[in-house]
Amino acid sequence: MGHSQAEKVQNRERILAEASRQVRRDGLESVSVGTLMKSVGLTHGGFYGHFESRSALLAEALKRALLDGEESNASAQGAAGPQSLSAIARSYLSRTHRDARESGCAMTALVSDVGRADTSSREVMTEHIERFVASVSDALGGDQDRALVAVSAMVGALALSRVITDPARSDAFLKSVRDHLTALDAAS
Amino acid sequence: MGHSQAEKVQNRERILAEASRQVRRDGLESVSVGTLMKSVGLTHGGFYGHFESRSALLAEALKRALLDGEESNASAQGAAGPQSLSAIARSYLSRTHRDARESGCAMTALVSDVGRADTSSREVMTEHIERFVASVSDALGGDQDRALVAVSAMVGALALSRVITDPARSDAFLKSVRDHLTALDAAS
DNA sequence: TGTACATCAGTGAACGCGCGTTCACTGATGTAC
DNA sequence: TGTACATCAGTGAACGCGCGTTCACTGATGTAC
Repeated sequence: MGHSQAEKVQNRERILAEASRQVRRDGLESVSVGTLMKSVGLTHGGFYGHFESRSALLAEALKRALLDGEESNASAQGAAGPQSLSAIARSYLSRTHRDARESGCAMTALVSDVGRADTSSREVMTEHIERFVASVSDALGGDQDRALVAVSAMVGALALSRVITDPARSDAFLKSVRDHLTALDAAS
Repeated sequence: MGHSQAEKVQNRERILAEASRQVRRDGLESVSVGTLMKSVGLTHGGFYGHFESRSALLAEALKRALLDGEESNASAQGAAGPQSLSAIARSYLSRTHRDARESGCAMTALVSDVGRADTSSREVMTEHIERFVASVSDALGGDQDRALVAVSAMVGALALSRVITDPARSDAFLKSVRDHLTALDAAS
């Protein structure tokens, strides 16, 4: 016992970062205060010094997961700046991404969950969807319709690839959409 | 009290049918024995005369939801038999389908959930994904790659349309993919 | 066809457990002099 | 710079509640004669 204020800030950060991962790995509802705190090496009681309630944490964790996913997605492709659609597709639809739910895109990890969540959660994710659409649209020279199709196909393929039990077949989903988008890219 | 054997069969059926709806509306984990039984007009204790445990029910409910969704999807388009891709897309990507999670396609309603579930749940859903792919592939003259893209786009668009808070924008996702697939259909 | 009994679907009280939340307490941190 | 005290981050026992599950019981159903 006896902890500095600096440590408190760090601990809040570690709790949120871990929640962001757990939320993507196990779903929003599967996060429990006890498990979460244990996984950052603290006891459950201290949780309420950082967050008002479990549901307040969940709201923040969703935001954080969406940000983290966006970031990891951007960094998976070289530096910042506008990306080509094939570059986006190559990293988004990779086996690595499929197999790393807890550090990957939260939109895909949580679409079904948020699709049935309250309006404010849906609003939070909507912002990120639009941001994704905008970057894909940019890559396609501003073609909105094609961007909506490309984003839908990427999210769908990644989500489905995580369900398909046969690894080769799962790969096929990723590859087909990747190839399709790469062709689309070359054509624009 | 005093219930016939015929009633028991009917009650089991009603419990499963209701579970199939609740699972699609609220997610697998949100189904509770008490609520479920209450919603079919029975008391919780009777549940164990029909199912061994909550988790056994959940396994059956997932299968049932996938079947029900498949059926409602087929019947939404005229009679049985092979459908054109545009016909499939028209009903799959309709506002009606988007707004009726509890009676719609369970693949989309539960992709995220099943993506993180145990192998046997994933196997169950995989079968249905493959069936969907097969019917789309048929509609495309056997083009597997395009079928995988089309299925991914449909699942992604429907799932995302349920998150997007602005109804007009949500419609745009459905429409863009619908139009894209219809064009694909005409070209094949 | 009617009577007597066994069966068994469904009831609802009760139990145990996990989980979110509270709170008195601890002891190092940080501050005032 | 050192000392004394207040603050407060984190601890862990305790509480309440919901939920899955069990079980003794009820009374209509179904069956044997």
